[in-house]
Amino acid sequence: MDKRFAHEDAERGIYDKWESAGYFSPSADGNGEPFSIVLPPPNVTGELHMGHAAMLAIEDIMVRFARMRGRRTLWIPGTDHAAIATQSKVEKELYKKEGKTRRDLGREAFLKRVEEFALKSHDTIVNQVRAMGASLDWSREAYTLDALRSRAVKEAFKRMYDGGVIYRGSRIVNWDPKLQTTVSDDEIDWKEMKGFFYYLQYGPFVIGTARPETKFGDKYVVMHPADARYAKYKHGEKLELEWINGPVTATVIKDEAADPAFGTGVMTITPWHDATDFEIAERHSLDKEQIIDFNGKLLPIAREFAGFPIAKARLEIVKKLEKKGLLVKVDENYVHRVATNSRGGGIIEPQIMKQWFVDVHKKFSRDGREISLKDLMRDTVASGKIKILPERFVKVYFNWIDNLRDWCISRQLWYGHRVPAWYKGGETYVGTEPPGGSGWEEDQDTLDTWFSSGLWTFSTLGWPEESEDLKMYHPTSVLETAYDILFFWVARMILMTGYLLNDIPFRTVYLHGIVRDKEGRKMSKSLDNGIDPLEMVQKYGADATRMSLIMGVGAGSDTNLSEDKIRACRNFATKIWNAARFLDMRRLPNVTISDVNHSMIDIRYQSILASLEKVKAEITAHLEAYELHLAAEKAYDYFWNTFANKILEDVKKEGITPDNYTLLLTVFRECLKLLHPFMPFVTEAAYEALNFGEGKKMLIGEEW
RNA sequence: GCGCGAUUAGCUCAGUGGUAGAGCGCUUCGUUCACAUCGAAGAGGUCGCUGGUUCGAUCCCAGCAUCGCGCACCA
Repeated sequence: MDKRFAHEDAERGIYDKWESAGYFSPSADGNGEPFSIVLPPPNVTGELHMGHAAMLAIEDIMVRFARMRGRRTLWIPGTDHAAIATQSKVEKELYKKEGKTRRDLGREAFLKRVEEFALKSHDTIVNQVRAMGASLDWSREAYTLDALRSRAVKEAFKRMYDGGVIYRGSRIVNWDPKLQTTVSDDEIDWKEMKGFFYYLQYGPFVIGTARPETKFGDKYVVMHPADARYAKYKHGEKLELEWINGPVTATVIKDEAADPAFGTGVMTITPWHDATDFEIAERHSLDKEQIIDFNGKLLPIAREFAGFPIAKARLEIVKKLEKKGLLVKVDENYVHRVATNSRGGGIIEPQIMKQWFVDVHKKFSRDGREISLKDLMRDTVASGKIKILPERFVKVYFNWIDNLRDWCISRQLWYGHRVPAWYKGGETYVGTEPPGGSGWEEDQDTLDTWFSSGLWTFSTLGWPEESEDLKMYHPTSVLETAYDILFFWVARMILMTGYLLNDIPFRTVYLHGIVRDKEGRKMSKSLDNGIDPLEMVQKYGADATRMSLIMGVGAGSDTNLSEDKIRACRNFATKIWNAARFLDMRRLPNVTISDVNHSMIDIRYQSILASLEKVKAEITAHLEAYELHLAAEKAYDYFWNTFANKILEDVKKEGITPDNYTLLLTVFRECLKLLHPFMPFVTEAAYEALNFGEGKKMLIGEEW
């Protein structure tokens, strides 16, 4: 045996051996209680980062623990087409390298490019996942956009449409003029920006705005019904006044959305380009008019400013207002938040558009009650059917549900699941297959990528077929993911599964935090502070990389990772390896672990074995409670400080005898088991080196 | 505005109603004897602040401060 564990050469071989021996698949004849997890599918946009590595480490620990305890264990791998992320990445590259847009290529040719990219990306990712030692059942690998998942998506869409919880309607949506698509509320990043805030004379009122360029069509003036300053103006009252492009008739609207404490307490509204204004307009059945087109340019309503892009228009309009004496004052240090697309950073321009939505308010009948999707999502967690860890995220989840609006699911992207709808005249057809007859036109849009992700726990198991896998492994045992996709994904899975299967997707949600750099900053390309998991695996081994992401990190908390920490864990792997090496070098002939009973008469040995049992029980309890970091630390501490530094050193001092050698073998073998979920490679190698499996069994398949 | 988290050794972080823990770093000593990717010994902490509960609080409760995060608002 070499002085150190040659992880560079050994890991791949061990992984292949596990896989070919079938340990990653639940045994067909097993009768243990099922334990199943779906891998949160990484986006096929490039490579894995440390967050993925943490996810893989945590899930693999859960999976290996379950497997060793005899559960019928299934962990399903897959990748996500990540519609908007993948498409925009390919678009960016296309423009950079060839100066072309997706429209220059056309839908078909562009999609071919995206698919090539996605495939390459997929292969890279799969290799990286394997390098981390993740014991996934590759025979069941899925892709969110493959044939089986596409069938599930169409079926889900149709059932939800037939059930009335999916509708097509003209509502205000978040439009990204840069990527030319809608995005959902959850995909928006609010960025603080300093700008000008203008006070304008609007008849007898002074109104405030940061966006004068949207104000051309303003013909409603809104104030709070209880605002005494404006009591003399009655709801519905009409006023003639001079505005940007001449006289207009304004109508007074009393609505509680107007905050008396903000500015002058009076505002005009632009229902076409603001969500709150849209709601006010809906409440009072007001007219809505589009001011800005889908490329971010002013429409003919702006007269001489028509065709101006927003930034230019704003300056020109302010000049005109000033000339007309309508500009009262300007606050030059106004800080407000601007909605941007979290992909690509384009500034969102709300627009009223005909889109597909999931209706979260509409009641439907379920188990004799009338409930909405909101109720369903809330009740599922409130009733305790699904447990969220750490528990504090339950509040976050409820808070999100309380503020939830209808979910816009159609996207004007090309890469993704096509909306399964066809139109002819005023007729709409929704189905899993195109309608018969001629003259039907297919919907051009695709679905939000989270729509297909929402089906993931059961689309991977064969739904809508009543497959054996579905019966056996659904609901899944645990859903393990990063807390920042609680809304995007976890909530949507609960929604989809609740509606379509009348079931829960998983029993427990375990949320992990963000892996940051050693100074606590997010790892990012622009800061160039990322630690590449693959580089660390090559340098220090997968075991060390995994362990560094577990130790000292409680559920849900962020962690600052440094290369020092990984190095420390590598030293621990070396320590394990050298203990094996010692036992191998001092091997006594004719002593096997089965002699253990004879040697255990010694009272010291009994107390050693008793304390080992105690540690085992503690580690088991920690793992059952999903306290992975405590389990890892306990195993680490016991191995290094008790086994290596005390028990083994004592044996060295007193000289090796058949009895104490047997004791060492016994304790060491137990340690390997306890450490295996965390550091699978070095423990497996040591197990083999000492022939603990007697040439038949691998550690991965041993009993806990 | 509503809510959440953090505050413990020089650094990164665990943890507990009863004498404070790990890794890294630091100091001193030690390698033929599994491992220097090691071992032994050690220095280093009013456990953010102020009250309260308690025989006893770093831990429980209340308030405050600082940092971070989520959600909502932003005319």
